[in-house]
Amino acid sequence: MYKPFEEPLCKDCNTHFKTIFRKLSLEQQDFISSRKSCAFYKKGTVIYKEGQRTSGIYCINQGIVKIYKTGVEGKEQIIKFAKCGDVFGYRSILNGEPACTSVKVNEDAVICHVIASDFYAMLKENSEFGIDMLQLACAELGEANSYITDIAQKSVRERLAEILVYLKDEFGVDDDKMIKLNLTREELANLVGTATESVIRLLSEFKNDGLVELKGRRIRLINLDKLNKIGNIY
Amino acid sequence: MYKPFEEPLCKDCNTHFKTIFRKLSLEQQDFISSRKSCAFYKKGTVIYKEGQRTSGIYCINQGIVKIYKTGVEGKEQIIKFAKCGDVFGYRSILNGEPACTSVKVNEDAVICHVIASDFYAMLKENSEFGIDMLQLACAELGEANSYITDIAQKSVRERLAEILVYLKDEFGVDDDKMIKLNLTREELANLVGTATESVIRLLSEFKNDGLVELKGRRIRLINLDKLNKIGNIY
DNA sequence: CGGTCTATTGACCACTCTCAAAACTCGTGG
DNA sequence: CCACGAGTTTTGAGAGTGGTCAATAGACCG
Repeated sequence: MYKPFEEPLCKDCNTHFKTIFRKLSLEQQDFISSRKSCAFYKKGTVIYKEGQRTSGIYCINQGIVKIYKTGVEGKEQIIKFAKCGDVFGYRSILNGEPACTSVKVNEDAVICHVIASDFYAMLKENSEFGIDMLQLACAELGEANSYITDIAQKSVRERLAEILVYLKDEFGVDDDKMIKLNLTREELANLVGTATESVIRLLSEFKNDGLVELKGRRIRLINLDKLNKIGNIY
Repeated sequence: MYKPFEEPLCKDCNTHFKTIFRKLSLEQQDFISSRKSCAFYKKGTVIYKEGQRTSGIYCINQGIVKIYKTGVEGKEQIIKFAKCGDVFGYRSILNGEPACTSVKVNEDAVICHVIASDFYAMLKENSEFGIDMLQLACAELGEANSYITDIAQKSVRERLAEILVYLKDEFGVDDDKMIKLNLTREELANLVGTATESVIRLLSEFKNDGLVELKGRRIRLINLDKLNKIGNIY
């Protein structure tokens, strides 16, 4: 069950992929590296649940996590999938509130944890870091607002097409041109904001129209132009 | 057309209602006050439109503005109504992108404008201010995520009930207990994310059930408990 | 007193949800 | 190595929410 891994250093992450800590001085990055804790998480592990108090922020070194809210009747609404280089959990730390989302590992992950006080210390010491965090929050806010508009105004068909294109851009494709994100039909439905059966029907419709190919959970986009058109992406 | 008004000082606003500038030193507040520009805006004025480049951030001294996105077929999706003490327009400044929302005056307003470079100067000088901005952005992000879940999972009926309660809390009531926010039925629909006719039908249903009273655009909530129950507010 | 904008009501129907059943996948243990 | 069972995917049928279109009524303004 245990799987050894290299404990990553913040400065190394910053050379491979830019993290939110990029504007910290090397000393500050070393400070974080020495104080943070890292852990390996197996797929399916819940990192924290909506309503819980959390103790710090998380930064993903490897793997993918699912960030979701639980709505009426326990149905989950997926807010986003976060991948290497992404941070999460900062919202509740900053506002001093319990977590407003749950986080579950979608693909085996190595995740670092910086306790709240160290995070705050960096924010106070280095205003550039604060500005970067602010930009990050604003970017997420912009996406959330677009999502609200989409979900309120577009049909399920349009949203599914849009999300497929988005997932391809966000997670890339493997050697077979398949989107590199393993989702159950139910999860895809919870991301789109619809019923599982609707996603299934629409996917097979897309397949019949030659827009996508399906191999189990793996999805390949064939006709990007058409999907963009269906999704009303401009 | 011209209506004279007192040019407000940031430090005065901060004694009457807390603004985002509360953590600035008095010198910094005076700096902002001396450099900012203020204007009176009549109801209906568009402050900026989605896609435009903006030059700074806005802080509302008086009045109410509508912040919205334009979706497919020009239908507007209202993101929020901002009132005295609220800032807006910071997202595009921080991310260096064109505005992702439009802003229109809903109730005659006095609004101050701080140019981007002054805003940035404050962010760099005073990390406490940056943290406050970050908390603000995170609070909006939390609301946006809840909204996504609601709109994806709740029925129009539930959302309307929820939003009526929210508007009452947010904008208060006048002497007649009427919610202090003047909305057309279409705007209410664009806030809930539905068709105008649906809002009209549901409102008159709520009226027949003794949950609300309607006088033109003015709405009074009679049975808050029942509305909370309908809206699944916990 | 028109004219324009907003609100209301009715009829219709399409999209999408729910429920139910069957087919399939995959890991585990006999 | 096969059989079983849990979880997932697929397909079908039926129903209901909520959207669109159209006509009418009311409000407001010059």
